[in-house]
Amino acid sequence: MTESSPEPDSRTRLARAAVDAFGARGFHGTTTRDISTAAGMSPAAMYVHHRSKEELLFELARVGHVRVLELARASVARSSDPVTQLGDLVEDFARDHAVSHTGARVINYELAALSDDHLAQIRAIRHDIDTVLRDVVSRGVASGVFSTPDPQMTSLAILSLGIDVARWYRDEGRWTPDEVAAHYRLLALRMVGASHDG
Amino acid sequence: MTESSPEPDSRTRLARAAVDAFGARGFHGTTTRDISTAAGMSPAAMYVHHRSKEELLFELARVGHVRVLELARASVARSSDPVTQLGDLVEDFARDHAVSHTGARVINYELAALSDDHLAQIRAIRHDIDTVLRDVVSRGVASGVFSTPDPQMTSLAILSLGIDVARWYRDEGRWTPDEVAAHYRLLALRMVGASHDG
DNA sequence: AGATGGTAAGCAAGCGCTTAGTCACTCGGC
DNA sequence: GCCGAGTGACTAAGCGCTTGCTTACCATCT
Repeated sequence: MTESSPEPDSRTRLARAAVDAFGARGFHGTTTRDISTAAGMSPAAMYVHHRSKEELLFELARVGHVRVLELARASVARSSDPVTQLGDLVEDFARDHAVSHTGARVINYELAALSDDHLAQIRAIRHDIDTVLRDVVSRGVASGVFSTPDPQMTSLAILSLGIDVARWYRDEGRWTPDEVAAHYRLLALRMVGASHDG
Repeated sequence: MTESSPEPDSRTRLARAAVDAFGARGFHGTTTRDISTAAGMSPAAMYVHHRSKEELLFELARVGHVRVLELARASVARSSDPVTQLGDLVEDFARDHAVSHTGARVINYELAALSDDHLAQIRAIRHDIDTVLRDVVSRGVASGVFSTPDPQMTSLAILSLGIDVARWYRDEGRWTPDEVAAHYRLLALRMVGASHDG
């Protein structure tokens, strides 16, 4: 848990302001002035730390995606049973997308604003995240504990379900992140036709 | 099936150009010149048919949402068995979001650009769509053919899954809309713990 | 004659980003 | 211990361009 009450440094304040602004109004709906003034600085301050508005978005997307990839790998590493692995992965993934819904919204729905080169780098990380999940599903199918006519599409659907939490989840909403996470674990296990719950 | 080769009228060309542009670059990333020139007209032409760029988006969102609501009602009306109803609804919903993925992307991910008043009108239609699905799930649970610890969250998840098809589906992709639809039918029925497939 | 659907030209505001400079701080040489 | 050169973070001002939208006008159809 990182402390948050003592005023963080400028780079951090800029990053947080950018996430909030991009999340609320989108990349193109956000001005560089929005970001810098929300961070308590002048319009030019952003350019001390980032070469352009697009590079700031890229930095947020890169860090955010790496974080999710590591989260996914850690979830899977805690067990060697596909049922537990899938359950843990989906639970952690869904919880994270509920807790960090604004950040997740930005890095999932603003990617079209990235340059071709930057987008390619992000897609590479996303591919790795896909692979973590797909491998778990494949191993479950191979060992007979999962049953699905199309493991690839089922994997995609499970990932899709988790990502979309970032779109609909609200802090003042009906469910806590843990409640969403627990239910999504069950849903994912049903989707793969798991014989028993993990 | 509407014909598309004979040049459609200006309003239609504007609407199509707007969907394409909003879908590709987002509302704020699209200029009024993008739209009107893509429709083969001068920059001012948009204002003959729409009061502002925001009202054009609202019109697209309104028509698109009404279309989906009617699609959902029609799917459910074809049967009185909850298993068949849910299967048909999810199948039609997923297929539609794959076929019309650009339009669906616009009306699901650009809503933040609407005025408060217009957003409220769209939310009302979305609420009706939610209700159609939730009623089917509730009736299935009540009659014992479905089994889920939280019918409301399960309904939301099924809807979420269908909407997110618009985000990831590509025309040049691995699956046809019908393949996605068929698989999503199965996934949804598993998610509600349906005793038998419909 | 009036309504309808369109254009050419352009305005005021806002945009991303740059420039030139200020300020607080660090650090090696004497 | 003190000093001047260098460094990194930041701002005031504003440039050149693009934005959404308006105005004045025109052509066609009823």
